[in-house]
Amino acid sequence: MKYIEKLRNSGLRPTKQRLQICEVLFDTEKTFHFTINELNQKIKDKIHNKISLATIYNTVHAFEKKGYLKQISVNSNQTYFDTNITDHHHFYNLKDGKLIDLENSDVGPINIKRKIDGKKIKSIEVLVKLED
Amino acid sequence: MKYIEKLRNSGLRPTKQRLQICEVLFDTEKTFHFTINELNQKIKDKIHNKISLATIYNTVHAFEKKGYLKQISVNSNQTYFDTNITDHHHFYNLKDGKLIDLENSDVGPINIKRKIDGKKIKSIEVLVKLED
DNA sequence: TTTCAGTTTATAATGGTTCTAAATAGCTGT
DNA sequence: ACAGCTATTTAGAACCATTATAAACTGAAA
Repeated sequence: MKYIEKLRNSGLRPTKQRLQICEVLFDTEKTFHFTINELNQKIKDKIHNKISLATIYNTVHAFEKKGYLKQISVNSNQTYFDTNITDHHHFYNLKDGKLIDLENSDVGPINIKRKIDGKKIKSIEVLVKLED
Repeated sequence: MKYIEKLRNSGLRPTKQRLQICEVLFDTEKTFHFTINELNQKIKDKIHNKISLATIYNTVHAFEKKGYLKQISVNSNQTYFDTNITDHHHFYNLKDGKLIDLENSDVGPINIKRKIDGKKIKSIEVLVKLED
């Protein structure tokens, strides 16, 4: 399996569950956005044994910490994640709660002119809310 | 009271609770950010009768709908609101969960080059996450 | 194979937010 | 001022995403 190395290199044991979640998350042509519930559903559809919700939470957080996933700042009752870990931004369709990637070239460079003493910028996230 | 008109004009009855919440939110020199819990605490400190949590939720949502408050897109277990309703962005201090206003002049114009058919841009929010 | 820390799991607990239904309070017309 | 009506408030229950728990299991190393 191609994900065994990736996991080992991150200090994560390549368990059956993690490998299956890797398949669902990363064996895709395109990157995508998801909530935990949507991922749970996707896992049920693609894999034939069930993975506990707690494991899905644990794994997603572990992957996020390792940089294999990004969390997206949106106000919603659910947390959104992105398998696209490149630097980019999002449209957020208020009507259906769906996210759309905005390439960096679609936004242009963001120049933060103000500094906060003793603090580093970890990330800059632009969210463009869409309505009808 | 100076908020009676404001409320009436928005189709909101100027109840005692709403007027008191107006005082806490808008009788300040500077605008500020808050979560519902923080607002609840502030109300307890400034006002001597208690307002039910449900009323605080209702009122904050009503004010947001009328444009007297803005909701800020941050990933947190709690929802953040802002009494500064001008167009501006935020630093988000990951360590303590505090927000800091970024004036528009601190960021420069954001130019979204891509369009989505049939959709209008409702808002553009930039969140700059800070770490040590 | 034995051992042990890392992992998974079902389930309970947590906590922010929303719902409910009854009591109360503004508002309008008389 | 009063009656009548609807909006609003309220306490408490319900909801639901997420996290904690503690026992069972598993991968990896000796």
